[in-house]
Amino acid sequence: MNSRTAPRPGVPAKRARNAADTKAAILQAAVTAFTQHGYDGVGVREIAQAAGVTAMLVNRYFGSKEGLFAQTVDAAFAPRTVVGEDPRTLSSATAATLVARTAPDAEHLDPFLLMLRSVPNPRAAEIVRAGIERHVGAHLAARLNGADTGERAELALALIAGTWLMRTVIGTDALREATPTLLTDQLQAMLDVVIDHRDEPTGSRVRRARTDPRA
Amino acid sequence: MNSRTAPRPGVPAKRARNAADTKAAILQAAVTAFTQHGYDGVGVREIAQAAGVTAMLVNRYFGSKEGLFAQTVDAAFAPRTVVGEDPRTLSSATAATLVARTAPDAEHLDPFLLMLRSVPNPRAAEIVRAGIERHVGAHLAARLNGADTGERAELALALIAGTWLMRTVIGTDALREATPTLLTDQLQAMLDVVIDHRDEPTGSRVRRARTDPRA
DNA sequence: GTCTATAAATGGATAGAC
DNA sequence: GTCTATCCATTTATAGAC
Repeated sequence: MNSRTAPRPGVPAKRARNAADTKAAILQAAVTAFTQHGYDGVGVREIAQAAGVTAMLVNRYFGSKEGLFAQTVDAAFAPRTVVGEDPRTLSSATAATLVARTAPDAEHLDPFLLMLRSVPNPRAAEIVRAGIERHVGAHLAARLNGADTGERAELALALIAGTWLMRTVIGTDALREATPTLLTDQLQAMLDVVIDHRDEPTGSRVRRARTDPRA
Repeated sequence: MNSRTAPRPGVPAKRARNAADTKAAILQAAVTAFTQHGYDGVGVREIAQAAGVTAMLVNRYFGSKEGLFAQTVDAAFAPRTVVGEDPRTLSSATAATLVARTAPDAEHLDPFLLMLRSVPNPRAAEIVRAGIERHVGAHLAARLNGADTGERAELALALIAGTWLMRTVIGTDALREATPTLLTDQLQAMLDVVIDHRDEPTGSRVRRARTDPRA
């Protein structure tokens, strides 16, 4: 009965003049643009144009570029991209997914790229910190056994982020040309150092004997 | 005999009007500024002011902002910061140095920060790629035994870069508040997955048996 | 609900004086 | 060897029309 669905006669049907749809279109364009170029690397004009609107509407619906970025981070980190659900196959599935998604010819639209490319801006870094801790960090830590789950989860994230960085953003030769199965094995073994504590029940403070390297 | 060393009378002695000294001062200011704010986050004016000159001289001596950045990357990656020299203590010394240098109250001037904060700009990323491959990557790979040294070296660099990212640039809680000795042990164990192949002489194609995770 | 037009600031790079 | 002054492009954000 209202004018939300059907465009009024006389209005060109470029897109419905609907606030919710417009907002969603802007957010979708923002995810793509911020992921590809980072917070400082893209202007509000660019995002607005990709969404088919003008820059003014971005500020109208999101308050500012920073407000848009905050909602973009939330939307980008909500779906699971690399870290899986099943605790038993956590390291293997994560390693395999990571290698597949960071392949040189893959699509390369991932919240880790949004993080890596937006982090030089201190305000964007703080927004990203809150987002990754709340979404991915908590998700992964909850699936770990043993002690220090928070720290170990973030060490795993450090390796994942570093792999994204070196393999796709920087694009170093050896990692780009690496055999996928070999790379997956090595990443899984590195992840298992902090993930695979299946004999240590949660809450246990017992840690493996430390082999002092300086002896 | 020439006017290179002694300032001419009447010229205020703010600094010798010497091309080499001025160029060095600009380069030093560029290392600091680019490391703290990244390639896109700092202007030529800012760097020039920190060096006590005007922006014009930067373009005069380095051609462009991009030319200045290339020489900055070379100067920043030349000294060893985290990866040590002795192959036998590679993982332990690297882990200990990394934890110390990424401590929340540390100084935080490191080529890895220069990389992390400059990488959103594609041209800067390419310059950084060449620099880190030539300096740190080759240095580390040359100290590894066994096969796939290039790939394993870059996986170690991925973990190092990711640790810098999460612990200092992003600043996640669990890694900031982690016990240094515990963090060092875990990082060393992760590094040893790709570094410690002492029973496999260089050139050996024998690899450890793969435990299939999907079974 | 969305537009055009513009304000106010900042970016890299250059011309020409001294 | 170094400066002042300026060009031109681009940015975020806002004012006001329709």
